[in-house]
Parts: sequence; structure tokens; C-alpha cells
Amino acid sequence: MVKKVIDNGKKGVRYNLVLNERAQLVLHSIIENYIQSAEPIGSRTLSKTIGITLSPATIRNIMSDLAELGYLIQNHTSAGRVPTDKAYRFYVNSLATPPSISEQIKEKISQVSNEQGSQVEAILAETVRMLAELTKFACVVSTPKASVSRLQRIELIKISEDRILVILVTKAGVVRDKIIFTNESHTQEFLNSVAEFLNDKFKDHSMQEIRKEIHQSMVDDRTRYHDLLAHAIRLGKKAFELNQPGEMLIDGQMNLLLDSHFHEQSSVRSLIDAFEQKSAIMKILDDSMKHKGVHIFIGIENDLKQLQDCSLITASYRNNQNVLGSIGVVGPTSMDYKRIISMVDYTAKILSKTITEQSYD
Amino acid sequence: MVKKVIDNGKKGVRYNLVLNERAQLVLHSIIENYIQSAEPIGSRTLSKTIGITLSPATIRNIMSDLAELGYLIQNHTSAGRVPTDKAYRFYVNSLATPPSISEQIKEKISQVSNEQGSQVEAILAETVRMLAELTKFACVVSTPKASVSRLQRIELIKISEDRILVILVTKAGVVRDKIIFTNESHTQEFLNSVAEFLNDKFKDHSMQEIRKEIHQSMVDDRTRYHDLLAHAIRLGKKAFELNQPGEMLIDGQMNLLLDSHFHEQSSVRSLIDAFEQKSAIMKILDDSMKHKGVHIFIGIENDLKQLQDCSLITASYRNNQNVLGSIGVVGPTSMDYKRIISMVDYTAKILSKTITEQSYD
DNA sequence: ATTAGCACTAACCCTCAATGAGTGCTAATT
DNA sequence: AATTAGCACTCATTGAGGGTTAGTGCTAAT
Repeated sequence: MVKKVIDNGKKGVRYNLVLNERAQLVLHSIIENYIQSAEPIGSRTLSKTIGITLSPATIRNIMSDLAELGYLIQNHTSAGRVPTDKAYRFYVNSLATPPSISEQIKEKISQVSNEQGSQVEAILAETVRMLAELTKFACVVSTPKASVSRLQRIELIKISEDRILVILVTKAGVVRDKIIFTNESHTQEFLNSVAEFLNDKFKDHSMQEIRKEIHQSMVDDRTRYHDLLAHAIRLGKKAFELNQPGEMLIDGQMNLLLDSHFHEQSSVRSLIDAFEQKSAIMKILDDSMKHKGVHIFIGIENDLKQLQDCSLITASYRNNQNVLGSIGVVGPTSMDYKRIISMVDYTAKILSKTITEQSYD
Repeated sequence: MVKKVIDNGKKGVRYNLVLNERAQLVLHSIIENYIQSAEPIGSRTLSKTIGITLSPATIRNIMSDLAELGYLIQNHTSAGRVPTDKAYRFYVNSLATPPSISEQIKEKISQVSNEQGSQVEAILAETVRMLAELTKFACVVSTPKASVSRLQRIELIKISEDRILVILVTKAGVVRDKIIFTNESHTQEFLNSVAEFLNDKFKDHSMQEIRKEIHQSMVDDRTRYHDLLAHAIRLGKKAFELNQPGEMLIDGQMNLLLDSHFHEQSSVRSLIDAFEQKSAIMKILDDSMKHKGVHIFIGIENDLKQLQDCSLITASYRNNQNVLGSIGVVGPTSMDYKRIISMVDYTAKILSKTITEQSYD
């Protein structure tokens, strides 16, 4: 039996074992080469670019072992080898997080939207566009979740006998509007009183809390005998009802089509579908909101089939109070992780800073 | 000299003359074939598919004449011929406008957004998405111009000592928000009075009118001695200042990349640029708002270089009162005009109907 | 444990010839 | 006079053959 490049010779368990240093170096080098060239890496090429002196034959042995361990695959005999998702996972885990970033890029990122008085959505749109341009991949950002952010103000505007326009302004600086229907007609003056009441009662409360409190008020007897209160609660219930499922802005989808790593038409086709559905990507963004720092989803780790040819790098952004949403880059599994991770990380930080400044607390 | 397929033999003026019937038939047939196949059409192919019996040789003669008149070009000797922009212009001019449309398609278009209480922007987004899916091309729609639509209500919300959130609701059902800065701090109560004043004074006036009226008030002496009025006018000026340059929603850009008529990478690249700039397409949409019915911009007729490989089919939509914006399809010059024109036409009509129902008059 | 050497593979590239769809022109036919 | 058949010619496309190249795995020598 051929000896393995692992420290322990036992066969049954070797897949869980750690690679020895030299094997790690080779794998690292293969990955970085492949990220650069987008072409299968052969032993001879590698022996030239790798730091230490190692003959092609030796490298071949190591590569063969790495292939057996699932880090590399060959598209056909006599072709170089290509990293697998497992290899990329190894690679990103071994990176210092977050990798460093050039001052030049930092500056470009910081430039976005330092103009005063921009709306949150505008800031997000600008940021995602900038990030797409910088990374040359597709970028996404989820808009602040209404449920976690807190009420700054509510307005009720009569627009017809049975329709009321509700405008919710959150502390995070997001303005949401929706139309609700009523059975009875109210005057604008009455709506103003209702709005004033709701503002007094619920300002600074989170949407979630508000929904809960309204629910409680509805079963409270006192409510029934107080006309304004009763109306306010009834309208408030509708107004604060699950608003918008949370949106997502996308930019730079086109970049993917021009990327050398994505030559095959088929994978692009399916990616387009993934973007159209939105929900799968949205879910990943939501997941990444739960934890701090940069998240990396590589190929097969994505639930959605259509996303299994690409990696997502995400990071959440926040204001003083809450995590609001997250921003991410979608690219080929063979993307330049160092570069992208650092950009996403830094962008999320700057975005958090900008949004915090714009928040209404 | 070879005889021309035109009724008049005079040389100097023949380029302005009308094609005889047979030449028209041939040209028509070439165009429809090319729209279908996306491949150069040869005389033999054509002699088979064309209705009347005509030998390839005869067709060759006619084609040669049509080429000389600028309706066809050859990419190289011994290749079939391809229609020019001039040919497409001839073709669409000869179509009955608007062409008929199948009940099935009609139904699909009508399905969009008959749910109650949708916001205008949501309706537009849904419509443009539907149209992109139906046509398999890229679609654009301009959001209602704020300047022409009339005020339903204005709200002023204090969000910090020097920032006020302005919310404008127009009769067309569009909600716009922006932040303005003040030198002095106002209480929310004061802002409410100001808003009430502005609502009383300007409700139902168009934004353009309002700006003019405010301008007049500012030079009016009475304004200076009336505190509330003075403040209202000052804040109102900022609030009604040229808001948003008019937005545009895009969907289905990806469709263009998968289209067989757009094989060449280069033209796709430049199209992407055109979409990123937005302004050029916006200008075309604006132009088309000025006239009724469907507009067709073919290739070279577009000012922007990047758009000269494609055609735009646009139609304006409106509510009871005003033309609000327009919706359009961007595809290759060799698109199926009949199909697309009818779809755009019908979609614009349905959109107008839906928006009118949602309007606040 | 490492490396040199060797046989073998498969993609890639070049050339060349055959094929086929197309043209323009001229002469014959209607 | 208009149409068509015939013919020579052009040029993109295809496929076969051959050389080149980058790669592999295996074995034996270091």
C-alpha cells in the first residue's frame, strides 16, 4: 500500500486526519494558482511556482494523495487537477480572518455615500453597486428587517373612503408604506388622532413588540369601551401586520456571465434562475445575520442546487441597536477568497457606520 | 444598366421610391425568415418558403436590387443576406398597428397584480417582470414622473434636530420620501402645522405648479411678516425641490445574453453598459411619453452607440389625468416585432387600467 | 523518502481537402 | 422583356491526420 501524506497510517480513519505541512502547502499552492488561472494545475507547473524545491514527481505523489482524500479532482486522465469544494473549505479555514486589504480599496469603499441625508435604501443600492463593480461579481444586500427595527413614527393618510395609506418610519431610517382597507370611512382628522395615539404608545418599540402589545390590547376589556382606543388598535393591527417579506437588492449579475470561471452556459442559466427566485439567496443572507463576521458558503454547502457551482461571501451590517441585514458577494467557487472576503468585511463595516450615522436615534 | 425592381427607372431619385409589390413580398419574407432563424437568408431557401413560385435566380436578382437600395447586406460574398435597420423600419411600417394578440397572452398579461391595494411601484415591478418573462427580452419601465402628478398629501416628520423626513404622496399613488436639513430646530407639533398648511394650500396642485407658487410667495412681502407662512414656504421650497430624477425599473437583462441573435460578446458587453448608465434608455422612455400608442426605435435610430444593435418597443401608460411613464422592451433589431409590439401595446393598456383604479382621485 | 525516467493519454492546434450554401453573370427559354 | 437554367467562383464549416504539449502513473535508481 502506498503511504499517505498524513501522519497516521491507519486506513479506516484517515479521511478525518489533518494533512501534513507539505501537503497543506501543495494544496494551498494549487488553489491559489487555480484561482489565478482558472485552469487545471499540473505537477510541473506547480513545481516551478511553489516556494520550496520539490520535483514534479514528488508533487505528483502528493497530488495523488490529495485527490484520494477528496481535495482534488481530475476532469480526465492526463489533465491537471482542480480543487474541490472541500479544498476551498480547507483554504478559507486556513486564512487569517479577515485578510488584509489595500488602502486604495479601502478608500474606494469609504467613498460610497458620504453625502448627507441619503435614505437607507439609496445607501444600500449604492453600496451593492460599488461592491459589484469592485469585485466583478454579483452582489446582494438584504434591506433592514422591519420586525427587528423600532418605530420612529407612523402616519395614516386617507386616500379614499375605504383605503388608508400607512407610512411607517423606523429608527433605522427605513420608510415603508402600504395600503390598508377599512369597512367604515374615517375623516383625516380622526386618522390624525389615531396616528398620534399610536405614536405616543408605540414610539421606540420594536415592530415585534408592537404586534404583541396590540394583540394583548385586543383581548383587554378596557379597549372595547374606549372608542378612539378601539379604532386605534383595530387600525394599528392592520398597519403593523407582517409588512413586506424583506427585500433584497441585486447588482452585477452580468459580471458572472463575463467571468472566465463560468464558461459553461448551463451553470449560468441555473444561476439566473436562482437570482429570479431570490428566496434561496435571501435565506442565506438571513442565516448570516445571526452570527458576527464574515460567512462563507462554498458550492455544495448551499442547499439550492442552482447555487452549487458558486460561493457566497456574506457579512451582516447593523446600526447602534440591531443587526439589520447582510450584504454578500456571489461568485464562482474558484473566486479569489482573500480579496473578496476582505472587501465584504470592510464594506459591511463601513455600511454599518454609515447607517448608524443616518439612524434616527 | 440593370433594371431596378422599382416602377421608375430614373437613377438619381430611386432611393426614395416605393418598392414594387414583388420586391416588397421578397423583403417581407426575408425579414420574417431571418427573425425566425437568426441566420442569413439565401435565394434557394427563400424560393422554397415564399408563397409564390419564383426561381432562386429571380430572387437573386431582386435581392441584389434590395441590397443596392440599402435594405439588405451581405456579411461576405457567398453568404446569404441579412436585413438592415432600414428593412426593419419598412417592415414595422407595413404592419397593421397594433397587430393582433392571442387570448392566452392577453390573459397572462391581465393576471398581473389584480390583488387589491398594491402600491404603484409594486405593480410596475410585477408588470415589467411579467413582460420580460413573456417576451424573453429585457424590459424597462419608468416610474411616474413626480413633476406632472398632483399632490395628495405631504407629511413632515422630525427625525433629529436638523433633519426632517418629507413624505410626498401623489394622486397617482406614488409615495416619495426624502430628507431635508434645516438650520433651526422645530418641534413635531410645529411641523404638523406647517404640513397642514401646505396640504391646505397645495392639495391637488401639480408639483410643477407648487414649485412655481412657492417661488412667487417667496418674493411676496406678506410672507415675511407671517411666521408660520414664512417657515412653511421655506420648508416647502426644500420639500418640493426637484425630487428624484425619475427612476426606471429593469428586468430580464439576462434574457438578452441567452438570445440567439446576440451571439457576439461585444454587443452584449456594450448593452450592459447602456443599462448601467440608464440615462439613455430613460431618455427614450421620456420621448415616448409625449405621443400616444406604441413607439419603435430601431438600431441606428437610437442616439446611444451601445443601443445601436437593438430595437426598443415602448408605449406610455397613464391614469385618468396624466401620462405617467412608459414601458418598453429592449431586444435585438431582429426581434419578432409583431409579437413584441402587440404585447407591449396590450401591457401598457392593462397597466393604465390598473393604475387608474389605484389612483387616489 | 525522493527523484529520474519512461510509456502513455488527451487536449490542442495546424493544415488540408471535401462539402455545401451562397453568389454573380451569361445565355437560353418563355 | 422577363424569367430561369447553367456555370464558375467564393467562403465558412467540417472532419481527418499529424505533431505538439502538458499532464499522468508506475518503476527503478538514488
